Amino acid sequence: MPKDRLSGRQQAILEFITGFLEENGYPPTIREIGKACGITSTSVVNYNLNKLERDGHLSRDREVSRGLRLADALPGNLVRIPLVGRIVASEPVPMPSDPAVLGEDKGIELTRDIVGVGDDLFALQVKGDSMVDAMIGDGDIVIMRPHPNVQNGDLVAVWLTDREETTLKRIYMEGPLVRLQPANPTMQPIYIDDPSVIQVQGRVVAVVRQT
Amino acid sequence: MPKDRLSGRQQAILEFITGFLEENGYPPTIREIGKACGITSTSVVNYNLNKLERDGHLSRDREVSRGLRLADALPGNLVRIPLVGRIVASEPVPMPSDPAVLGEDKGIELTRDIVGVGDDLFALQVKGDSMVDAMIGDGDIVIMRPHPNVQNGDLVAVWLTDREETTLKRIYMEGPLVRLQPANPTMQPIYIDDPSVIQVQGRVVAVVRQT
DNA sequence: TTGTATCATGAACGCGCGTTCTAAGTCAAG
DNA sequence: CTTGACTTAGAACGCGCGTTCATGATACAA
Repeated sequence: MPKDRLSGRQQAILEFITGFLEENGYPPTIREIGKACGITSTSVVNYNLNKLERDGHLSRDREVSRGLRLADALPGNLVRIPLVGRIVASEPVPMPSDPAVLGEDKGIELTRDIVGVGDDLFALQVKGDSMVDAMIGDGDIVIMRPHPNVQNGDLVAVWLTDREETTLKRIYMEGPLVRLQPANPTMQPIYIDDPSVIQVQGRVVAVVRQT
Repeated sequence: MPKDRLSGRQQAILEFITGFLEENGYPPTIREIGKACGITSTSVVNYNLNKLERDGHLSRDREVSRGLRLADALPGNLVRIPLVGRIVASEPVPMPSDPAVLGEDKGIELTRDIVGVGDDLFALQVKGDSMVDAMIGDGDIVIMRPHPNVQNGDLVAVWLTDREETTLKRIYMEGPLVRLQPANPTMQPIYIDDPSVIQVQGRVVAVVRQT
């Protein structure tokens, strides 16, 4: 039974583990599980745990006390993203390598299903209303990833060397020229005929706004 | 030393516990800590753990194997917010009580420092570009909280009964009339002279956009 | 009936692991 | 120097806890 067609006893065990983990911060022992689920024998609990592991609901470390973890709520589901600075229209994007743009270890935590894989993420807080055409306002936090190679349609932060301006746009390579498309569909794109004036600083992975 | 004036050994222990917890999903034993930090004696580890507990960096359960948890990363820091439906301009906001607007248990997880306290949160995915004036676009997820009493300046979802339209605006009670202020500062506010035509559906706590 | 697979029980084995005790080294105050 | 608080060592005690074994109880197919 690879799916959730599990016995009532196994379901009770799973629920108990979940609650125990949330309450105590560490997994229960076999005997604690048995006591909570009305099972007198440790081998029965062990048997059901192996069953649950085989079905992919949890994973176990042999010979280790409390050596089990749930399949969901995997470690690393939560990512701490450093808030490395502010982003304004009149300056290039500060990069995480910059010396201590924000001294303290400010940061924001998001789950992997929002930002995807990778550990080179960094966050910037938007200063000013210069990016309303990207539907990004003052105080918004943009999560970015350094982007070696850009793909068509990516929402990227670009530094326009000729205008001395940072902007967030979707980028499209269209033959000899580059189209920068605002996220706001009511606004007009910018066409660049000299690709050397644009520097892609990173790709926008997500935007978070607290109100 | 109530603050972070802790010895190098204690700092090493804390860091190891953090990493171990992230990697394995359960806390390390005293002996595992000692081995990783170059401490041969279990009593020394025990001594330092008690120290760290006294200073509030972690908490321990006596006589329990792996019975420790870090002070931060407390349980409940993460909130699972149900995604109960979509929000469009032409309909009132669906409420979490509505019968199964989204059958599956879709949801989004955020940390408490983003959404604040309270467990009555729900999430809606924006459909269409009707809320660009609130700097919210197609596909954005708005986190909302049912809002019994509205305060001036709150960003709220309102249903305008006369226009049959849902909109997200900041709300200000100004004597006899109500001002609905778009988040985009370049746009003009709406003034309502008859408060009965507006129904506040909830307060916007946060907005998340994945790109 | 006789298989095999699934699930439950209780007991025993043995290392895992927190605890505690004794001892000693370091360092600043008296 | 001595004193005492802080820190580190090493070893031993004893229950905690995962593992394994022997034994049945159902249930379904041959």
